[in-house]
Amino acid sequence: MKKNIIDSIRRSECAVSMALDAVGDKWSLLILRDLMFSDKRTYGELQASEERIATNILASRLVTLEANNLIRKKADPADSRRILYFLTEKGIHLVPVVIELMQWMSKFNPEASACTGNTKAYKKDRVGLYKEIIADLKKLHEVKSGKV
Amino acid sequence: MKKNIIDSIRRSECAVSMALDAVGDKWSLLILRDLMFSDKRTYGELQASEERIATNILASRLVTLEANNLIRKKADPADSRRILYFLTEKGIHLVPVVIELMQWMSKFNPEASACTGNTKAYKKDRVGLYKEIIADLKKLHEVKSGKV
DNA sequence: AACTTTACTTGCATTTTGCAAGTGCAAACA
DNA sequence: TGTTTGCACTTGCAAAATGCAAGTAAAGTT
Repeated sequence: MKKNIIDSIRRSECAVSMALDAVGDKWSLLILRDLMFSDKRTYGELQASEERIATNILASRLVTLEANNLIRKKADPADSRRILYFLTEKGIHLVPVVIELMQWMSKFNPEASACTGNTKAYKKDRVGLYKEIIADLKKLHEVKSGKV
Repeated sequence: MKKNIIDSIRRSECAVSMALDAVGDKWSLLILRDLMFSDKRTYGELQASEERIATNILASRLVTLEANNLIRKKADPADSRRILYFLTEKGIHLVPVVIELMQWMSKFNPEASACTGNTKAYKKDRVGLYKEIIADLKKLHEVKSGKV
């Protein structure tokens, strides 16, 4: 298998550095964003995202995201060709990171669009919003992926 | 000049994607982490960080971080060989992203060390902590870099 | 004047990313 | 039942990013 950042040796014990060893590449957080804030679940749907990830890169990222326990695969019971991807709890808890990235860019570049759905509640209660989204995702992903 | 992710074409208008176009590479957020949470200010100090960034990569990242208005350079008045790097307001406002990455890794990997100093207040008031750190950094960086 | 310190640059090897075409298998269709 | 379509990848090769080691230029020190 090809090596990539996620297979790479740990650069340090620093939590920030370790986090970036896992998701600090060009594509991982965009895949996770789609699983968090859109209803994309299959390889084809993820590949069709606006940013047009190359198919081999998507395949490679899905492997390493699963190896790092951020996502989980499940064959679609209705069509065994299809494989559905779900977030794990560890993946779900990256919601605050993705939201903060989004908020940051929105603050400094008005052209940026909020691709994460409703964020009206954000200014009032940022942490409350995190928790709400995380709770919703836990139901959706942990239940449907058969974990619970 | 070498091209890198930061010079790359915008992948989409999505705020998350645009944020990652700016800081979604292997090193940028680690450089910003050092400027946020350590007193490293010079090229040599940044290069000496635990993760041991290659000198050409560091040079390249500093150029693009400055081009993207995340950092600012200033010659050291006491020694004109030395160049001091400071965060801009835009750079300072990535504090929440870095903290959330750190908190995430700490939650899921107990080996990870908090490289951002005191985070005791975190659990009580996450947003309050952000604001406090941002306010401190504004004084330190915007004043010392001569902006204010 | 010679030496050191500091911030880089340069050349080349390795790794990662990107593109286009192809493969294998299950489902749908004729 | 045989063929075609849809879906999830794989493969081969080109381009770009990263990594390593050595070198350079300018300012400060002795």
